[in-house]
Amino acid sequence: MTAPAPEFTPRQNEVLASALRLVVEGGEKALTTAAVARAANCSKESLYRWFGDRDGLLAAIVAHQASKVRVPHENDDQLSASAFRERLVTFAEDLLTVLAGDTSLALNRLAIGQASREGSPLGRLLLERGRLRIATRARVLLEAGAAQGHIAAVDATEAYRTLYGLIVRDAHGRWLLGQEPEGAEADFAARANL
Amino acid sequence: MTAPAPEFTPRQNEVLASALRLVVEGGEKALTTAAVARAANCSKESLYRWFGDRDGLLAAIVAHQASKVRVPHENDDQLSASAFRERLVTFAEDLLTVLAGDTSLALNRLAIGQASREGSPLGRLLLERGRLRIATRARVLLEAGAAQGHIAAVDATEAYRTLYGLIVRDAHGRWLLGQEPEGAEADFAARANL
DNA sequence: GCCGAACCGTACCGTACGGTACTATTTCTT
DNA sequence: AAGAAATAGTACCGTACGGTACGGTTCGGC
Repeated sequence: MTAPAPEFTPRQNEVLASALRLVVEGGEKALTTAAVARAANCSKESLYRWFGDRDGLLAAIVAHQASKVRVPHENDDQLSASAFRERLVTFAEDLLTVLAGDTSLALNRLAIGQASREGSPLGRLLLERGRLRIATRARVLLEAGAAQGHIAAVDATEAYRTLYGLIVRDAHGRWLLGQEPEGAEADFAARANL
Repeated sequence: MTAPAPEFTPRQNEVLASALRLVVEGGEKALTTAAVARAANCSKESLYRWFGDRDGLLAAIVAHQASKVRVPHENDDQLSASAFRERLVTFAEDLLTVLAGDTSLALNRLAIGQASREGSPLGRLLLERGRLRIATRARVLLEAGAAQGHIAAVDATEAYRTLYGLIVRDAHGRWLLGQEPEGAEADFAARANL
């Protein structure tokens, strides 16, 4: 593996938080180096020293936000069927809450917009640091459920993907395209099948 | 309703096809007015006369591509259970084929990238002209299946969204972020439940 | 054959933005 | 306290791009 996670100094995190606010409010177009410098009360020269160039800044923003995501990682062994079902429901609620959030939408839009040019690291960064974590959390839960016999275990990854489909459906795509999240879309939706 | 669909002259469609090729190959960044004019052997002045401004050009590209989508719209009445299942499978295959296609990905990325700024018409355009058509096609199929008793009918829209989730799962999001579509992802996946 | 409209190609303009250079000021080190 | 490193603020540069203007050419109508 490479270095564990150099991350950033507190000051740099402040700047990244400002930059994140900018991109959440105004999209990528609003994220000019001058605007970031102005919003964060820092100089453009510092931006370039810290993050290399604009792309480095974008990557740093994604990494910064990803570093703030904390996975609860509770103990999933010895769950009754109803408790297991409960866990799935809360997972579904958390997932929808995250996906419908402003920062998630803004960052996904940012990475997707950049993904056109071949080999953009932003997409992979988001996949690895964002979605993979969620997937891992769900997989351990699903595997625990399979070990307890609550669900028919096949393949944790496959099961997770199906679960994701059942929970999210086409909502994420609609939200990314600008459709407002309707109320009452953060509930039921989790049924332990397969 | 408004005017039926003025659409474009053949020459304009040629230009839009060139522009579409550009955006598929190089993303939004490659879609400069000068590049379109060069690729299509037309003048920038004509572009501005026909489409107003760059945003109008983008909208025209989406509309152009959407106009080429033809829905088979076969008769779905009187289907046996197995034939109904067959129809669902082909729908799933078609859906995945479209979503994994270069032009679909490029246009979705384009619209999503633009969706950050409030009130971007591109997202709605894509939702109405692209996804809504697919949804409609699936809904009539589902309603026919419900009428025949093959599935438990609740709400066609809800059923379609669940079907979409079961078919696509998280694949579209991964593809939009740049992950290559894996083989053997365009199959089975369609099971008539609910 | 003539006129006007549409159009191509190119040149042009203004601006916005990425990136760099420089100075003054703060902060840390010793 | 003195010097070094980092930073804020600003000014600057080159360029790329959206949008416009113009001359030359084609083409349809009369």
